[in-house]
Amino acid sequence: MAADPGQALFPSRGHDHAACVAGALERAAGICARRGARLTPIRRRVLELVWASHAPIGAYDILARMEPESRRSAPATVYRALDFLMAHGFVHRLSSVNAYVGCGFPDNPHMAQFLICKECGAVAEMDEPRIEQAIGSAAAQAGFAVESPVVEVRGRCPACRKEGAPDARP
Amino acid sequence: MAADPGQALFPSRGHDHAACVAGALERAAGICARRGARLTPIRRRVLELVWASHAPIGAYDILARMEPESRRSAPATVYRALDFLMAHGFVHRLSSVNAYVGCGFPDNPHMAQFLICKECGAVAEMDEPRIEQAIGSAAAQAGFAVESPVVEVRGRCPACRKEGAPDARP
DNA sequence: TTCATTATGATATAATGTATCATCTCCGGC
DNA sequence: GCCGGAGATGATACATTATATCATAATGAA
Repeated sequence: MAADPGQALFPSRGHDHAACVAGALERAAGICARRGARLTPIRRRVLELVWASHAPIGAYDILARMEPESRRSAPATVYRALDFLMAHGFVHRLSSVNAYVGCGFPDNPHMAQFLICKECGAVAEMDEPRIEQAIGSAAAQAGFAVESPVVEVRGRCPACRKEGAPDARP
Repeated sequence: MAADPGQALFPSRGHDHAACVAGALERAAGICARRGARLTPIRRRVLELVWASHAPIGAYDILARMEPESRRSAPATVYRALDFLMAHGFVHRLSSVNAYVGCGFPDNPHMAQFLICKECGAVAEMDEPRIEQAIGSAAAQAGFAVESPVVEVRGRCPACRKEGAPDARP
């Protein structure tokens, strides 16, 4: 199931993130088992690193954290794993920041919208029918057939707004 | 003025594109004059190349088209010109394709949404209040302060839909 | 086991974007 | 006209992100 509209979207700062990561890995393993897909050690490790990062993480940052000594991986290794994980909906790519985030709702395919905090990097994933509808009807008026909408909203998350300076007034 | 909701968004295939380019250059020159900004030959040339391309054009493609013989420019030259043009609203960057398009409504600042044809590359720029509102209210519910929304919709434009295979059914 | 498929290793290279410092050009004030 | 400062460009180097290619290894099915 996708995110419910109106739910609390940003994780609280003090939450048990290790449990998030573990849960995501477990769900991914279950989904792969049902689909006959292979969650290999490399793919599992990349998924773990993506989830472990609070902010969106770049492919080369993932690479840098992958077992520095033993077998050093090449960029292609990471990109291949990311391709697999994206194909199965376990991670999303944020093209406005060239980085990747774990998907909180991998069970069915969906086209998410993202809120990205420019200060702490926190990301909230939404699945808002109203946004999709607004895009869909505007596109339809233009005679355009939507395939994959990219919605990535830069701004400040609740926690950073509480802590820091007031919001910019443009 | 920004795009009117509901207007014809994609340029017709047979339109006089040279006139589009000339018009865009003239408008930019006028705006720069009013603002005391300098539309130098390089900036003007980059703007012209962006407009002359039907599809979004990459920085290195611009570079490749810039007077091959005489003074060869460096990447930074192009990026600096693009920074200037973006700061003044003459071009937009499409981060989902790492490329740039001319802005049809440079007179006042706005946050546009884009429809990008995956086949011919045609881009339509919209300024749909309903999309902005949907994003704004979803963000507000999450306690998020919007600064710059990125909305880039990949799909098929009217002309390509008429010509080619039927739309994919996902 | 054998074979086909899939995944990974390894190397090279492409594509996109920045940093830095020197030089030049333009324009206002003298 | 000249000077001086700000902004613009030249030039070089480098950083970051992503892909291509071919060889090898692991997996799973007949």
